[in-house]
Amino acid sequence: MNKSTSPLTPPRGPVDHNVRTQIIEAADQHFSHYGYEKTTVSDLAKSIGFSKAYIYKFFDSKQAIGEVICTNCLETIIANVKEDVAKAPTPSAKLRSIFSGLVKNGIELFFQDRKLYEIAAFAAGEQWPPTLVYEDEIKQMLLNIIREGREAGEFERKTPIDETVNAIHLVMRPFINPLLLQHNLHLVDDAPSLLSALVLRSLSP
Amino acid sequence: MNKSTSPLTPPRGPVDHNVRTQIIEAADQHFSHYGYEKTTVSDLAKSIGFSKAYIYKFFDSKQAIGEVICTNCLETIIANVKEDVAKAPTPSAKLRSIFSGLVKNGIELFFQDRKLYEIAAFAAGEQWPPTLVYEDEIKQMLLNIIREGREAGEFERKTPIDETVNAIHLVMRPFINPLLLQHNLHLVDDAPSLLSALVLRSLSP
DNA sequence: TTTGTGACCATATTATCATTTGGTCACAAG
DNA sequence: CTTGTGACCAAATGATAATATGGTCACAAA
Repeated sequence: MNKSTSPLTPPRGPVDHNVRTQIIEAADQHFSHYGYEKTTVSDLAKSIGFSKAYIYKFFDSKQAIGEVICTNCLETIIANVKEDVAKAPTPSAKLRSIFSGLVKNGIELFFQDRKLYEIAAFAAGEQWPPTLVYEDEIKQMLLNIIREGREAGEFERKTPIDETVNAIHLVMRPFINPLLLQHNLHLVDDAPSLLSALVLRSLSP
Repeated sequence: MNKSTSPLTPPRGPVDHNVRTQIIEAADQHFSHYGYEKTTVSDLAKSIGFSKAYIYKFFDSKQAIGEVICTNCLETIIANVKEDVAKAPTPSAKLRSIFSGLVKNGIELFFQDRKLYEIAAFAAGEQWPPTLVYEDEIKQMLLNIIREGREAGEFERKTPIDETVNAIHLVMRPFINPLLLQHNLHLVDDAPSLLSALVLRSLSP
């Protein structure tokens, strides 16, 4: 059983330390090249010229290192998507943009960085903290878009806004959660536009 | 690689034959008790007092037997749901009923007939014909409900009806497809009502 | 105190080999 | 023709032993 380190757990060792970042860089390279499971903690240690034991002065576990890599990976997606969403002119366009953007970035990860994708999928399956953060950030973005749309009179206001956000998130989930995405690849061409349209219909005042 | 027998493939041997039904009955018992993978074709043969080779006069493969069991299982669900849907007074109520009914039956299969559920999940993952039929039947039911709702003036009519059906099916899919359901068990209490409400909003004229 | 390690352990993983299993076929009895 | 089977094979599966891995700890040098 993998116990997921709570986001509240303080990281072991000094947070700002040269060796810590060296470990992360080595992990980034190794994980994305050989995969999380195929690289050993000793591999990471050797590649930066230290002993395995020293790694554990900075990280609780191999998983803790994986979580950092996973976080970076998901935060990159969030940043990309935020950029696109910001460019969209209307709340409706933003909604289409967040959905298509998340899917596009997920697909790219799948096809161009498979090993990193696998970490993300595994993390989602085990509910590692980074994936919970990812979900929350997406919900927060959704909330902002819905709010804006309601204020602009573009979206209906009767439904409790939390319910709206949760429901829309549920609709998108199969295509933005890495673990689920791989079961839905064959739908990825049609689903985002089809579902965006449905969601927008549900939002019409 | 498991090649899925096309629904067009004619069944091997006489379709209406005492031994054929004996095999199916034995399979039903064994599969639901020991699981599809743990029961061997020889087990089935022994339990009805014939040799393994004779089984293959009636079925192309073990999978073909599994598909029959899977079909029965899914058809039972469809029948249950159809019954409930018929009782619902309005198209809106029918929509809520089909969603909650499919989920309820899926959950029951999961918790009370785990071995059969596993066949269904595996079948969905490998896209066995029975699961395609299942999907089609659900879409057909949806189509009927939407049609009825449109005729009654309860649902909007601008969106192409096929698009509506496909989109709604996509929304429900994570909770009615056995393979996906198991990744969404923790959402099963809220999702159906939340999503039904969203879908109904999207259908409002 | 901070930086750093080799030796160690329980569990997980892999490599190896023996056994089962799905599936076919030639053939026989009624 | 229909009913029925034992013998057979390649591939999958399972059992087992050998190795590798995640993780800890006592200890040492700077």
